[in-house]
Amino acid sequence: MNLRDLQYVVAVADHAHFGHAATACNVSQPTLSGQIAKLELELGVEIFSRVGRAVRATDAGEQIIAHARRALAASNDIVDCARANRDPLTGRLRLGVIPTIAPYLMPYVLPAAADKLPNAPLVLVEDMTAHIVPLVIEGKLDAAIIATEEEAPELQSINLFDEPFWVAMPSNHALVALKEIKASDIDPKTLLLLTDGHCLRDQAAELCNHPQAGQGAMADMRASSLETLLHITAAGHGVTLVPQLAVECGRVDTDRLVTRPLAGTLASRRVRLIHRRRSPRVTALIELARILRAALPDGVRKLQS
Amino acid sequence: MNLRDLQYVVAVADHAHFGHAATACNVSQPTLSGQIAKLELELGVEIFSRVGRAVRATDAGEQIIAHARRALAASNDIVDCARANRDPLTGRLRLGVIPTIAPYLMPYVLPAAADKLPNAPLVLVEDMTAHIVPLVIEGKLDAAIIATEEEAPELQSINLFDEPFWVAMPSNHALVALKEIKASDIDPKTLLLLTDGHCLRDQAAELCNHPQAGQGAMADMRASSLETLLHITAAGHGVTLVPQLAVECGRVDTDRLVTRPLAGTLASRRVRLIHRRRSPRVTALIELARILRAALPDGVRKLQS
DNA sequence: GGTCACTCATTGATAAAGCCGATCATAATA
DNA sequence: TATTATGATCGGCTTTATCAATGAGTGACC
Repeated sequence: MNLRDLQYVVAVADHAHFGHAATACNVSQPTLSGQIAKLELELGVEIFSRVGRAVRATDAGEQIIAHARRALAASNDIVDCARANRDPLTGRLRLGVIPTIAPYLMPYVLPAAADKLPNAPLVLVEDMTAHIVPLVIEGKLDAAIIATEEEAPELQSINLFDEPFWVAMPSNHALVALKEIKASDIDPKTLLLLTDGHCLRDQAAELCNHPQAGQGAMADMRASSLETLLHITAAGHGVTLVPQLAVECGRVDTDRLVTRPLAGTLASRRVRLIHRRRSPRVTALIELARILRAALPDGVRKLQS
Repeated sequence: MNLRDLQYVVAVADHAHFGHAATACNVSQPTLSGQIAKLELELGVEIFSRVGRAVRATDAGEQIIAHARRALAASNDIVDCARANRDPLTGRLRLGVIPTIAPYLMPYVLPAAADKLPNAPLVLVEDMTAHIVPLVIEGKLDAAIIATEEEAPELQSINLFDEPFWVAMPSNHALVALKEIKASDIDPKTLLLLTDGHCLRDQAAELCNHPQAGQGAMADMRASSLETLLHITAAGHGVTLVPQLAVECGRVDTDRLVTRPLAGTLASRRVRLIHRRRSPRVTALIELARILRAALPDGVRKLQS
């Protein structure tokens, strides 16, 4: 067995196609086929069932592929380790960020990071928590910025800041009269939410304590981005909850849209930088967290660690 | 990089000696030296510092070695996976057992396992929890039977049974008159304990709610095995706590030694079979747990899972 | 139903690598 | 200073991975 063989196996698993996998591995298809056949012979187990044109992993194959990914991740860690030891702050950092934070936070962070970590260019991946977290666990991302708790045992988190929620509503809304709004003031029927999968959707629905929140008359309005959600709100279709950074840094049209703080100590979410417990890049990530906090606008409740 | 190279690295780390490591890997010393030099060149980092005659891992080396172990463990898992898929109940099971359980439980388990799992011979390692658990995590043992909770994230546990504690004392002891003994009845000064490191020592000390338990007049009597502890007790030097299996299955001299149940629902310890969460041998281990419960003597509180 | 496109397996030649035995260099030891 | 232990270096041998070309099986389509 060989790390290269395992790479081939994982590539075939990912592409479900020997030829494409071979291309991805920069080898010829016969080479890849041969090595996989050799490995299957060595293990005495068929990893892929080539039935007709389709390539599918067998049951044993699925398990083997999972372990192969672990082995490759560990070997990648060795390479990262080596580079990190030559210079801890050198080498790109692949960072996942959720969509309700990225557009508002990154404009601050990217220039600061480019300045303070010139040899560690940030590679950004914007996607929802459920998509990003597995990539971190697999080692395909070095870290991620998310707004939910993550109790996966292989992960560790660095607290960044607490982000209060604001209520956004059209300027002619009745609640505009209040200085501060309680969750109970909001009519769940008029609460506008993001599409499924965004943690902000769940957080807003839970804060307003209503499982059917967002199921009202406006349920057919589907916003998959916070900006769109705010446009819908500004158009007078209801109210919504916005995290602070989006209020401070977003391009909210203050003529048509009014924001008011949401009352209560629980009316905020904790934003964290998560990474694998044994990531070789911890040093750089801790530095990144420091830079990130420093780059935050004033009025954000920054956290220690 | 290569799995074989990683094997060489780990071997050198383990032996702190190139020649011995080479022998352990069944290669010549020049081969091993060459491969390690090649790897260090490839990574651009010195893994071992050869200062004079001593071989020591550098800081970077320590990290690299840890990741190398992970990679090798994963590749071993692939081999195990393959065999387990050819036949889940075939292949030796390496089992760690703590010393206060092994001598009493194994006489029941070994014949039953040999009967029901004829193709999965048990390889036993008897040692204390702190020594066994890391071996399970590293994959050097397939599972372990322990009597404490283990919250290491990479481990999973299968409940086996609850084992009540009994009080053992010389037959002329005052407490013999009682049918059941409360922990508070026991004078901590006369409580005899096993040597450090045995979980039974901690459990007994905690049950009797006395941090200095075992520090009394008899503190210079050191028993590193339960049998010895019982002999000391029988000789009239004090009282001690014994787990049920040792009472039922041990060779307690009932003329000189009397046992009474310890009162209270908390006066028992939970015995578990722990294994790595993704152990390829789960199927066989679940079967082993089943066999194990079935082999237990009556009167033991067997658990479901 | 025959042809075509696609896909994985096979073959034989070539280049790379891993390996060994012998030998060398160096440092601790007597 | 001589000796021993230990890791590094060297030249030749063997194994292995690799490629291009080709073969063989399968599904799609006219």
